[in-house]
Amino acid sequence: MEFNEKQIQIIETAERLFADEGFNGTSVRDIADEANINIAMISYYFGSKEKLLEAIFELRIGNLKTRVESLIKNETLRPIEKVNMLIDEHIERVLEKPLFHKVMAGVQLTNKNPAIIKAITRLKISNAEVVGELIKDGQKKGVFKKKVDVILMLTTMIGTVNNTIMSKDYYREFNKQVDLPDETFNETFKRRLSIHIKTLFKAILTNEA
Amino acid sequence: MEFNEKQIQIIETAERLFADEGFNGTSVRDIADEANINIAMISYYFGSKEKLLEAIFELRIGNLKTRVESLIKNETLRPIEKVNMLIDEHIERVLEKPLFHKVMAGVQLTNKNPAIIKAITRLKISNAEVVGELIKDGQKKGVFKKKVDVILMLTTMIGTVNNTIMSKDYYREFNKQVDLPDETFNETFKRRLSIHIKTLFKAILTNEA
DNA sequence: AAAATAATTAAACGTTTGTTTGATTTTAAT
DNA sequence: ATTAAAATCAAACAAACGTTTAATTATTTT
Repeated sequence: MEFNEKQIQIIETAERLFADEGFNGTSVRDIADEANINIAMISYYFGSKEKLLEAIFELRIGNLKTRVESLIKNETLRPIEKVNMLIDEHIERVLEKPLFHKVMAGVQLTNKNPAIIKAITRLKISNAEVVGELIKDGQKKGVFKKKVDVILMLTTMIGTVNNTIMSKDYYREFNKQVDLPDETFNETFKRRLSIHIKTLFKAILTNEA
Repeated sequence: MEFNEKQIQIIETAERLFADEGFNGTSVRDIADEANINIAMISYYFGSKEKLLEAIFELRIGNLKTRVESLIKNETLRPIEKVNMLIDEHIERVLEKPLFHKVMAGVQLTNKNPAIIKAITRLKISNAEVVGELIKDGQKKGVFKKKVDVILMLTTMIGTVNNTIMSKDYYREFNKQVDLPDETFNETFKRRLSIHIKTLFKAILTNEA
């Protein structure tokens, strides 16, 4: 489905409010007020508040570039390099759209909407498969350990990055970087997070020190 | 504050519903129905729905045994052993009270209640301090690396374990262990998770392979 | 046994909720 | 310029919300 300008404006407003206040903590009036539209427009364009949530996922998950697939098939890269790029790709995704990932985190806790659950599950399975193949390849080439728990590995990657959405400001304060410009801090933080997870994955995957 | 039987019954019912449906997704009537009490009892005992949520945190966080503190001070244990026990302590905590930790995860995303934010922040700071001391000790003794990012390390531990609450069943299915008895699977899972995080931490902390 | 306190109840309170209605305005197609 | 379609609006809808009331029943204290 394609969304027009007004629809995207509503979706982005809803996304921000759902992220900050939760789905059930946000009323359609809140959304209408913040987006400067009449309340009836939400039903008019999306049918219901629930379907507006679905639209958010349609827009955001649909827009997830499948750079990953082509990355994996690249024959010139070593398996560990591919893993590292996968990590950066994931970090980039989450920090680029933190509001959406906050919504997704909230939805995963409580939401029962079949369409949304399906979309998230499909995303996870796809991730697990791609990474699984990648690891098998590394094992064949003898550079990865024989026993690797793919799910736990991804759980750590996703869990760590997700948790940073909540603890990023605390991290900044703890490391006394509140006086840095946002842009600078964000880049520093991203790099540290990237190195951190790559270190973890290296330990899981390889036999090197 | 001390809670009587009836209050605990209400708290545990609310905890379960808040975990499954979220705070704003649960009505006081839902709680009253599930707990087989009159709806007015919630205001009577707790004052409001919001304060009932606070009571959940009071009961659960208040009950968190401070085994950790005494563990840290134990002079006969090596730093890496202490770290490993800390990991198991955390896993035990979360898997023992998954409903509460699900509530806490949800609350951290959206809740603005000062009392609750305070309680969670205090818990996190306390954790960071204890682990920070432990690591300094290991560094003095020359068994830990000189540069360790404590916050990111804890983010990984908490993020990984938190994420398992949501992905545990998927993990079970993926590894074809649905036919195992719950008890058996839970123990197996707990052990794997423990080993997993210990491997990660070892890579962050030490120079060994 | 009487009095005082605590627990429980059904009913009602005023708000807020998501959604729909029907009229009106704006835009696009003929 | 006329018609058709799309967009916008204020108002209304019933249902659900958290909380309070005032009366009643149970328990405890005197």
